[in-house]
Amino acid sequence: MVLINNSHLNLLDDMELSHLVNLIASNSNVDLNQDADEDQNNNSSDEHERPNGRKGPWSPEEDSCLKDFVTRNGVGRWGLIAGELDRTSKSCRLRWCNQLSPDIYHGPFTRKEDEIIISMYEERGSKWSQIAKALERRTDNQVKNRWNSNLSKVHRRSQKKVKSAKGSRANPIRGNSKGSRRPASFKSASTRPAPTLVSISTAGPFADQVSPAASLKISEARQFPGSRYRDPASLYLPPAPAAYPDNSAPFACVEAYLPPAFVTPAAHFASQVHQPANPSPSPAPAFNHLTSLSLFPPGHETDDVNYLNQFPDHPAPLENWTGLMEEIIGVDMEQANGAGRKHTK
DNA sequence: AAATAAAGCAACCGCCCTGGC
DNA sequence: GGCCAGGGCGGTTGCTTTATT
Repeated sequence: MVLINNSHLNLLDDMELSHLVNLIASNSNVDLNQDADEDQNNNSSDEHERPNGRKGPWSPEEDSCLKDFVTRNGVGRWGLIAGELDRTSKSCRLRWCNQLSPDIYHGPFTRKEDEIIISMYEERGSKWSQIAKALERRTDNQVKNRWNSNLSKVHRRSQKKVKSAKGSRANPIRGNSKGSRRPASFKSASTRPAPTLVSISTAGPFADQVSPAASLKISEARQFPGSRYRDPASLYLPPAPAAYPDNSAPFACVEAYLPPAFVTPAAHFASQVHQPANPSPSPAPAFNHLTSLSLFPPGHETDDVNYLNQFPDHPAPLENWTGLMEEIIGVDMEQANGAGRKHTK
């Protein structure tokens, strides 16, 4: 079906439209009149729009053609290009809006984006389009996939923890079934990434998601030389997130570079929800039970807004980071990096 | 190296709404 | 007011990739 109405003509040059329609008709051997007649007999505008519209992955040629169409004619009137490509107009629109549009960012989701998704999901539920609008250059489909493939599980676990504060202390480091894919933080030694900055709640509903070794040692530390925040009272933290339903969980925040093996996914999630999406310039709220500790590996560069606000000069990092970590955690770092790996062969 | 299963994500489905005719 | 195409949206499917045994 090729729809041409007056409003469209206002936007499209008559000559070009004429040329385009002729091109479509000649290229696809479509009888436009017959096509229109068929549509008149169909009630659904979806599947029956182009009964034989091709399905499946898009080829580079199709992408190129669709891009060219949008370049020439702008977004909309997908029925025109649908005929040429033997796709449904809906499929064309989806391909453009979700994949080909230059306004879409296809890179990995950042921690802040995850925060926003989690926060808004708790607030509004699965309103993916609304959530996507709160993010920059993300589509609802991206957000939805992000949630379904990653965040929902973490969120479910955290909710479970909230409900049963004295639940079992499952440790994902152990108990992997054959073939199960571990989180990226538990990759084999050869591909394991360098330790990453995490904030770990050592109290509150996520506390038991921190491995015992890390939790015990770090929560005992108060003012460690080289702490990112030498004055814990000045540390900005956002209000307790919705993950704490009663808003009452007293939590202490410890920030440190840890080997990934020490941090379970849920703990990492807990760290994410501690980070404010948009740090408020207003005075930091009081946290009576705050404990703070931060360490930096040599050469560390941070984009942490809270940190930069407090230390605009970006103090020199610690030199003996590994040694300090070993001292705090009480575990040999080489061993730590090998944690979670089983040598069965 | 093969088998396995989870993760990731593009694409589709179906329902609904809107605006033009 | 009814019909229709276009478009928005949330749910689901199925294929590919990847980590692990």
